[in-house]
Amino acid sequence: MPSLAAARQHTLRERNLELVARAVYEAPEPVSRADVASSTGLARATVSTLVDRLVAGRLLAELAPVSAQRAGRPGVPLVPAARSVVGIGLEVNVDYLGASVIDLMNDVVDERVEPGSFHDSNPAEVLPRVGDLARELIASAESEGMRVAGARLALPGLVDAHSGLLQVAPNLGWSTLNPVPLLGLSGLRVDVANEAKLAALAELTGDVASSFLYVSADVGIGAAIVVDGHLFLGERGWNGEIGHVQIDPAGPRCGCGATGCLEQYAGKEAVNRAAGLPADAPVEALVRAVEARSPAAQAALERAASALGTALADFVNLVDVGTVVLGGAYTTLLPWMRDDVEATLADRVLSAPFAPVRVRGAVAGPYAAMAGGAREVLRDVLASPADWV
Amino acid sequence: MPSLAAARQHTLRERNLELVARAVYEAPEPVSRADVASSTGLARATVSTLVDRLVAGRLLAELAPVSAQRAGRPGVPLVPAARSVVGIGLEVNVDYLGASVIDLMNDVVDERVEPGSFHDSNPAEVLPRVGDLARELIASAESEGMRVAGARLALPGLVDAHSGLLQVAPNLGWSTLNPVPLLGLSGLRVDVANEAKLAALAELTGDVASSFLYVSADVGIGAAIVVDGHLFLGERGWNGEIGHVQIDPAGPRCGCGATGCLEQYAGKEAVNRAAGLPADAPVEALVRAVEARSPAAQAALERAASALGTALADFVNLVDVGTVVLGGAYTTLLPWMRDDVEATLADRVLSAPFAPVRVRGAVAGPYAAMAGGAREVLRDVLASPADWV
DNA sequence: GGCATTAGTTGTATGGCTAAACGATTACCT
DNA sequence: AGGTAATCGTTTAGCCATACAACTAATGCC
Repeated sequence: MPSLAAARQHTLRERNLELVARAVYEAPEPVSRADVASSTGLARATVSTLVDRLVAGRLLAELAPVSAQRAGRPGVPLVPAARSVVGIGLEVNVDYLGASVIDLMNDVVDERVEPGSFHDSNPAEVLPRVGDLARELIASAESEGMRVAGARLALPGLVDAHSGLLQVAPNLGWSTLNPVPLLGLSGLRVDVANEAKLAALAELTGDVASSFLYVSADVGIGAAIVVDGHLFLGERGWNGEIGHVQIDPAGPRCGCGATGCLEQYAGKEAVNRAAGLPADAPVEALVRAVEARSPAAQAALERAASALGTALADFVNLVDVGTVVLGGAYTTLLPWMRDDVEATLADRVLSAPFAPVRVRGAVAGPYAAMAGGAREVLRDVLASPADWV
Repeated sequence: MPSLAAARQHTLRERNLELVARAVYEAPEPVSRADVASSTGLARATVSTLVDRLVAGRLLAELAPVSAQRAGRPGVPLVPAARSVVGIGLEVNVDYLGASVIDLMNDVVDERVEPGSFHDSNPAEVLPRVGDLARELIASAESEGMRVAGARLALPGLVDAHSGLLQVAPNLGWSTLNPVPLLGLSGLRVDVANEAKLAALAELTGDVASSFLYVSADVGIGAAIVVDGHLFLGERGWNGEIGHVQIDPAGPRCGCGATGCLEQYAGKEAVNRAAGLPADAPVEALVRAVEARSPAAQAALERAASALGTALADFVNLVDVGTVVLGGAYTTLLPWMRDDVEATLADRVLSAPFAPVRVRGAVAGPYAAMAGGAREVLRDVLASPADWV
């Protein structure tokens, strides 16, 4: 059922407002009202009234008319409004927490990150710190006249997509809690989501494929499915748990209770240990070891890459998305893993003979989940601009 | 982007027509115009005009008013129109081909199945036979005044969801072809889809969960992902290839070229062989063997169930759908496999401790793919009833 | 038979879109 | 410099689908 609500006159308005807003936001260059009319199929008069409303609500801005190189009155260039409506991305991860403010032009308006060690931490202490950070950023943004549309909190664990409850976050040592009230951000809509899913959304920029599997190694291994620019969340948002795909029934026991999970082959700690490094060594140490041609490090990466390739092949066979984006530690390690991963994919993916799986590294920066979260808030604004005019 | 088209006045009409049609179709009992008005939120006057149009277009029918047990004028009961608009389901499988005609009340109006052996067959000979069957059924339906909305062809192979091209159907020995022209059904819209996906849609009846993984064993093992009543097709519709998930890296070589695929543990032929039966023995033979407490048969089913459990656990961990529907041969074998499958799922699914995976057998009959295909055609009619009034 | 109640229809008002005409601003040509 | 064609944005009249309210129709109850 596409939508359960009855359509009335103002439904047309809302929909066409969205259409016009999208036409401006998705255009690579500033466009005029006339451009919008021809690209949307709406009458010029209609576009004018809609644009006027969006400009009055500060979702769009007009630039000074600049003469085109042709006859006729020049159009007024329309662009997304800067520093008007902003989204907030929040994150607690194992080694940092932070908050980020992003505006409709996708600029980072403000960002605050605090390093720390939140392994086996207390949510009742940690989440209020994130809330404090957010309150500061909100106060600063509002003092400059910006409107805060909402916030997304990224957590490394199983988050219920509908209720926003955290079921379990093994690496934080958290379980069964409602994180939102602990933030202490009353009056602001805060949604919660898995960290890898929001990080995946940050990969949705410009000209790259809009369908991909995002797989990121951090302490755990997380994944997300993006099809046509939309996250696929399954029934409850608990999908993408590729870290616990079985690689070998005779494999080592995993912290989850099962045996032979991918995490025991291609997780950060497992690779470090196999390479003869301390379990919590940074990726750079592993890179130095493999660049120094350490046989243990090379073997560890080879084992990790072939296991990752197997799990990715299962993933692609099961959900059919032809591009894999590797994030987190994998981005750094990609040069030494790519060949083995691609070879395994070519072997095991049923559709590979006529449609080889593309593998590429992530392009979003270190705090991708915060950026992706904030941007998802703004996607919601764009989806119903009528609420903001 | 929810939809790229500009919304006009007649868009309201179309949408509300759909809304009203759905309200009647999804109601368990006949409803009156007034009922529809209150359930949709539309004004009674609006509902009246819309219903009149749907009745005139024979998408709805009026029953004789029957006095309710209360004061007031009795409403006119509205029901889906029988034998008015019909959808056609077509199928070629390894051991039969057929066609089925279903009407808006989900009744099978007509059905024709021809057994045969289409292993390594010639599509240029087989598909015209399906086309002939379809033409007969269409002629018969149209002679009784029914309108044919379209057809769906189910094939056991990788079908591109957008172009309708068949990439490969290993068990038919077909590859890289466009099946639609070979049917010879000009003037009729025919879409092609994977057999398991259409069979899954046939499980979408009444009160059962509207989100499930459908996994069916026939000669191959096929699967489909249904979330909120909608098929999830991935990027190109090539998903659900659970038969080639890796169970054991040291496992036997598979026809696909890889090693240790699920099909080598839980496919019909592999189980038969492990049970000491001929590879093409029917399921009933296996049932008899296990009921006679044949140790080989029991061991074969135990091995199959635990392998299937592992693959299903990967599936659930990756896509998060909490119900598994087992079809094809698995439906028959479920009593002897259920315990092992459920135990493995409980072990390996990350969310199982707080949300156990439900496993149940398929309820649709033997020709589920044809039924599901025909019903999908009618779902499209229901989604845009404006085209039919 | 009158009254209350509910179903469906008719007539008027409202809101949003379109089409066509109009004013504004530019390039180009003579 | 002035006229012409072209293009942008606005104004005006008209159409269309829905809402609302009043009306007719059909039933149960007293």
